[in-house]
Amino acid sequence: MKRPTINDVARAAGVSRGAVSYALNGRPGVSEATRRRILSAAEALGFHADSAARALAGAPSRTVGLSLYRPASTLGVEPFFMELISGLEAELSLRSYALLLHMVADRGQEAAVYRRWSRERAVDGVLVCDLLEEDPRLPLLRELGLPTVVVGPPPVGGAVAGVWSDDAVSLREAVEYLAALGHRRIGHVAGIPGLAHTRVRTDAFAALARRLGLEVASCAYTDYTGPAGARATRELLDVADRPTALLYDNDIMAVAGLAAAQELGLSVPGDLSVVAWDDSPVCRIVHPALTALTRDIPAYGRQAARLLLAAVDGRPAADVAAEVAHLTPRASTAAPADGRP
Amino acid sequence: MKRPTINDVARAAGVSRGAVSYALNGRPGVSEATRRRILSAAEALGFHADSAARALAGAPSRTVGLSLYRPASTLGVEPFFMELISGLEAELSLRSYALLLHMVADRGQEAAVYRRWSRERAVDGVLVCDLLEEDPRLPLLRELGLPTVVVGPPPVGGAVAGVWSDDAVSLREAVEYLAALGHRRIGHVAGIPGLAHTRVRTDAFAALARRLGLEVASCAYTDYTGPAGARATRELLDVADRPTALLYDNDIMAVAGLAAAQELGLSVPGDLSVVAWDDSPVCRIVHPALTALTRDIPAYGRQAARLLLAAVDGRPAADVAAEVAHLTPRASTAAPADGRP
DNA sequence: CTGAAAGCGCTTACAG
DNA sequence: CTGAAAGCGCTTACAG
Repeated sequence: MKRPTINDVARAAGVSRGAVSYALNGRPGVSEATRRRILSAAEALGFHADSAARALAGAPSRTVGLSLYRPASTLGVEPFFMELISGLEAELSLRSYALLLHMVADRGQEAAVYRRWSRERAVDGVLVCDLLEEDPRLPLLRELGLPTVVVGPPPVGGAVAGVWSDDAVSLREAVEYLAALGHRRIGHVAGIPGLAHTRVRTDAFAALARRLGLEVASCAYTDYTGPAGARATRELLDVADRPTALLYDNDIMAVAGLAAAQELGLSVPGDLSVVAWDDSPVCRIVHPALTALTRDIPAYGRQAARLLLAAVDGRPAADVAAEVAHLTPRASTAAPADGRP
Repeated sequence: MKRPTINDVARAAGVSRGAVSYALNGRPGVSEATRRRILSAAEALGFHADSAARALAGAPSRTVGLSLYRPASTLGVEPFFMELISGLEAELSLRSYALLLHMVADRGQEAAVYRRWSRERAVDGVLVCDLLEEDPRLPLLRELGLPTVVVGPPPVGGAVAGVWSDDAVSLREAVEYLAALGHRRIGHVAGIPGLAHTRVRTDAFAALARRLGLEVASCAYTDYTGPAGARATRELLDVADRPTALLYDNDIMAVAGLAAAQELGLSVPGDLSVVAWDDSPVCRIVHPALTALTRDIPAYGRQAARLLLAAVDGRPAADVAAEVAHLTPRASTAAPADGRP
């Protein structure tokens, strides 16, 4: 009851091993009739090529790697990654690719992981998340020759392709919505400074605030955790001309901010409007339900997987614009109480 | 600038390839002095054995597999899995093991994944989560000869080892705490029926309710999502002698239940006490903050990884009792308003 | 304690 | 369009 090998298939189909390999890999070198005979023999035997042997002979490993840097404090905080991974998987499965996941506790380890993956030929390509401005991983991956796709805004140089949901557009939609309600003082509880997509959002916010002539356009950075979101909320509200609306860079901070505002005696949305970036079940559960920027994260993952597989195949991988997050108004936003235009 | 192979190391150390292999894998067959010389030569060259070649020659793949069945609706709902994975990774990294992750949309696919992993020798062992009573995966994995560890209550037969946090103990702690506060009518918003750990919890609840002589001990099943939690809440409360306390099998449902109760005009904890199973940032953020059963999920993952690696090494793998979840009282629980004993 | 040799199961030029 | 052969980089009995 041993696993069938390529020899068994060759014998069953009455051809050489080479022919079987060509047929199975969809390469030229066998006639259509022979190919069909070989495929059905393989099917009948339940043959699947040994991945180690395939890899050793120079074929791709059919595996892509995702290395995630997560400090203990933000672990499991955001549903984003589980949803992203599910999208990645859905697409990778279609092509019989596997996902090798690695979580590291500090950024230095990521370089070691990439080096090992490369040396051992464990993966054919790599997905990079949470890109830093001037991210050191990119030159390393380039040096290692590992096909790479960025999940998030691609670096300006264009050296590596990315799947990118244009956060500037989403930010404008949210802030213009608040402005249309009458808000003139708006705060932004941003994510981690130094991350490329944080930069995109804060830049877009600053530019739009100028264009709209907002009275107050304040910003506070966080580490995406609930406590940081609460702290930023208190900080932004503890001023003379406090904002009448706050935009949070994730759902967990928006919920924490909602609670913090209520503790300060502010009613939402009466005294303060709250918007969350990235919708999640939590946004719909709290009271008032949170107005949120919604997007299809699994779809985002599927696109990233497709782009990476294209890069792995050597096809030109151009940046892909994913669906832009759009605003889902709920009960946490309203016209400001002070009624100023 | 090619990667160094075992030949390069052998040449540098002045020994045969076989000696290098023995030295690197910590097997007998080389003297201590030679071993050291070989190791430093390998270190100097930056040599890491090619994983495909190693696997093809019969060595373990140094990879373990985790296949997760997640219906789209519960995707990313629970922080549990990200935390579990982080714990798994922490331990696997120490042993230079990788984690192959596969998410499937239906249960039938899981069998196919295990068969493929086995045929291709892609993994040395498998972690199984969300065990069903009479889970068909277990006999399959046994037939495939894949070392397996269950994350959760191990099956009664003892055919496969598990890492298990004794939920019956935690359930008793929570319910006895509620009873001590004076609650005599308690409801349990349980998870998915048919899951082994759901069964452990509902059985423990029924037994304890009998022992305590509770007036009401009702139970509703869910799929772990917020809407299901809200629905179960309304269902359990829509009776003459409604419960004065509800225990929820996850955090997201507890938050949804809190909101649903408030919509029904009930105050928490005045009219209804709420307890969440598995603590998370969300529990601390909402108002009132939720009393929760807390445990160290990454630690749970680390234990599971250690157990699986033991099984992979052929060491006897006995069930491991992980830390029991303990109650963290917060503002969502209090004595019942009706004051009945 | 060491070295030479076979073999793991594929892929891919290369010659027919 | 097909077949025989080399080779990918290791591991592991086996003989010294």
